[in-house]
Amino acid sequence: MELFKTNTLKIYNSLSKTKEEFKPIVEGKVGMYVCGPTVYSNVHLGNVRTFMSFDMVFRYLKHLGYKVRYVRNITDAGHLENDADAGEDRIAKKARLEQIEPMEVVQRYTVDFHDTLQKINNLPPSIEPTATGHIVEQIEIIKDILDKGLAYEVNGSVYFDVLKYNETENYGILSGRKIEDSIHNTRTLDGQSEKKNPQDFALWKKADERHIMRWPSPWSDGFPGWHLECSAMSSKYLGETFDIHGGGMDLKFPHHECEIAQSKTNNGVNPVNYWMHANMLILNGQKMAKSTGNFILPNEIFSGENDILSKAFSPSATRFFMLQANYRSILDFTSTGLEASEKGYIKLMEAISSLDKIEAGKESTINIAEWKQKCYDAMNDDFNTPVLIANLFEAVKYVNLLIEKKATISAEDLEVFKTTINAFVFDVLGLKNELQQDSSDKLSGVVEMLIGMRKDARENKDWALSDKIRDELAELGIQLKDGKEGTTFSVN
RNA sequence: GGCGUCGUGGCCGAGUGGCUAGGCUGGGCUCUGCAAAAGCUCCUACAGCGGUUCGAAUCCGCUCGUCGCCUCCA
Repeated sequence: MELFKTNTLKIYNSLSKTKEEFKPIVEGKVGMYVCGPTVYSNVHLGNVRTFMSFDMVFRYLKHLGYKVRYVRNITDAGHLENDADAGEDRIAKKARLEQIEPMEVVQRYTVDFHDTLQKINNLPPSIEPTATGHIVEQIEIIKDILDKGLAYEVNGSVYFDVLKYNETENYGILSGRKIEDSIHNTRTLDGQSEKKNPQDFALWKKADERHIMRWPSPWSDGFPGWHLECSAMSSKYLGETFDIHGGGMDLKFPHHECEIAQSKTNNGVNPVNYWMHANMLILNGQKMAKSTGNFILPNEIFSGENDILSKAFSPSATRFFMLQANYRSILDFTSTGLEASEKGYIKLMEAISSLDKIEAGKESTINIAEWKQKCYDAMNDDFNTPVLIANLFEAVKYVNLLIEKKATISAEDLEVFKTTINAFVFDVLGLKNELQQDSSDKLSGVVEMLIGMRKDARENKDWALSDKIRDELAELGIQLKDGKEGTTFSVN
């Protein structure tokens, strides 16, 4: 039987601001949409945190037996840099600066994006649609919204009429904003544009002569507004109403609010049942952001080439660091924080590498069923990975006790124990055991031989030789561990 | 200014109205030839002020502060 039938998953819904029991529209199937990157530069670690958080969600849903269609877009056009005036799209601007074709920029950074997410061991989404591949769909939605009288055309551009929408609907339902406040606050800004009201947002922008990325439409040669692509692609692949919509906290307003307004106008129904928002990664006390230059790239972490960290950290250690915080919490990125996480990560992986050394006994002195349930309870509580990891460290303690024969475990329990650990660590959290990669059978053989020689030396009380073997191996990154049952080693 | 979030011990981070996660760091002990590893153990907590309650870090109010959004942003 599928696990989702016996597990009650609760998800914090940004729309209701409470944890709600998750019930998909179609039993056993989940439709999930996550706002992807704008590919005009390298993804930084803050971006990666969001995508990794939803990768974890994706993985756990799959672990529970759901069939998940996970759609994550690539924004390769239509992302207005400044929607107050002429409207130059980010991609086009970057291309002009670098004297290359816009699609060359898109290609380069899309490849970088995929490469980075692969390193951090994210699974690819089911569908990864692009904005430029869905211009037709977006134009159709604009026509529909115009027909319904909730948009207007000015000089070849089309804007969504937020105030009119708000007469019958609630613009602000997600972000908790009141439109009256918004009006009051923007009155002092000059906002001299074509828009009737500053709150209105672009559905279609007319391109000026120099603008390279452009498409024909009934209104002008131009490009779609940023918010529109997500409405178009989510409804196309997941339906008018789907289960989960995710994205970074900073997209809640205006992006997601606009999405709701567009989709609701277009289809007449609420587009999303569960809105999930991943919180920000903080560096030097402030949000990581490309625009302010306050960011670190994943490759700079993996290579150690940066001014922030004391050394290089592996992708799995970095992933583990981020999973030790709840996805809804702000996380501070620091060198000491990463160092602490790396040690914990290594401890966990060493325990997993030792699982095979455990011998089953007649009965269990530790309660495996209860431990396993605690792991599921943690994840069922809005994907509480910090608590799951705390339980995994409890398992590390069990492993060490079992190896030292201070505890016993039945054959059945041992099987459950191993399966559960592997499922949560590798399938759900998406970690890799990087420790094992260097240790081939040949290496093991050589080290075992040296351990034997050291054992003889120790029996002869030849401490000089035994310490020489131990210390020189340590310099190579091979640590010897003397226990009651003999000496083992680990490779770091 | 508006909206939202959060404020937990040396650091990072969970958490339920009473039984006080976990990781890292520091101290002690056991084991050990020594060390490491491992096990056991100790030390500092719930921003402040009121209130509700037999009892609150956990509920309510106020104050202070943080961060985010309000313009592109994961």
